[in-house]
Amino acid sequence: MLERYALEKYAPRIINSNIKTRRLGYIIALVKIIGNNFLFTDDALRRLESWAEAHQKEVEEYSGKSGLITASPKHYPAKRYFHLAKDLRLIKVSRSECAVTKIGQPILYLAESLRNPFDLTNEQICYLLKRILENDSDCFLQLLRSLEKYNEIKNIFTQFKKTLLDHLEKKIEKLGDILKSSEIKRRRDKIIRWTEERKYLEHIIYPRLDWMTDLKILNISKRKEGIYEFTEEGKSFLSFLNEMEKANLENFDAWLENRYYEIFGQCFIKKEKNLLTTLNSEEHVKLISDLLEDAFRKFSSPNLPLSHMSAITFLEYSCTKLVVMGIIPSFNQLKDLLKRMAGYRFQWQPSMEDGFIIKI
DNA sequence: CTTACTATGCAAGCCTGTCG
DNA sequence: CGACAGGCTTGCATAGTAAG
Repeated sequence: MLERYALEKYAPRIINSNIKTRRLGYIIALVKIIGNNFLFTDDALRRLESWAEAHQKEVEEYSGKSGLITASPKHYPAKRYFHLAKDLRLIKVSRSECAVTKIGQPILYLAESLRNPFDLTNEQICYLLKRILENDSDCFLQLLRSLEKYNEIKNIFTQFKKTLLDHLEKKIEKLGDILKSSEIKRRRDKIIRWTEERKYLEHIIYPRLDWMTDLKILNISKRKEGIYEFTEEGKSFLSFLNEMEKANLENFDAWLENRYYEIFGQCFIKKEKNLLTTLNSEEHVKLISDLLEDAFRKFSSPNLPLSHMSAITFLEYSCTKLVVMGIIPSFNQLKDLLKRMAGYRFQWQPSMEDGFIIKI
């Protein structure tokens, strides 16, 4: 019998998006508002609303009105963003309090744009794109595929339901296990029962198009004219789509660990790049101990007797920092290097998809 | 177990710009 | 000018969840 957490791996990876949740900058802001505290959910929402009010000019300058958070008595755009952050596993809620997860924490320390918080930096893009792929691959990749085929939004609307269903069908077939595929089937049946196709699709398609715009996959100035055009980064990202789709049918998490950062570097980082493996062992030790020192200051809890930190937090944070520096890592290389670091104990627990690092 | 509340799925309505 | 489409907001019923 499969445990609940094991089955979760086979759930459809589709985020419950809403037409309002279109600007990823709000997600970053929300994570920062919560920070290292436990906040009452209501408090967090109210603070996000006032943050939005204070930064209204920036969002309008960046993208016009779409995705704007405005307070209204009957309608709670801040809450929609809150859910998106939850679906991306950046924040968690228990009872009426919320906090940033160990995956969300690195966001607190990624470089941010000084000019406009909605204009994301490479570090933020790298981090959020990975979160979106992890949690929304079934939808996001299919939409990329559609954009590649049909450049008119109208055509995307007319065929996306079929594209999505075909994809889910393929996934069910690939899994070939009633228990494992049950969640995907449920989702598929729900989509089949859609009565007003366009109404549901707009909650799915528009937000993702804007996420792609924020992630610099789509060209923002063209987007304002209503044209969906890939950027150079977007085009090269697209060239890996076949590989990504194939991995998505097999083991997408493993693929992300091994390939994501390399591909991100190739597509998005303009400066000269080196693979992490090309450094010599002296350079490795220096680099990793710098990263560890930095990360322990940021992520370890001061109340514990030993300095202790979640391995996944360290790995995601460090890989993002490295790739933007122009040093291309993969999870596995970094894990291997960690095992050999003197002065630290590193343990990985595959079933938890996490581990820990202790400073000895 | 019952009640109260909320998120979600669905539907409708409202602007704005376009084009005959 | 007016019909219409696309983009976006608001409204509502119900299933699901938390509180009592």
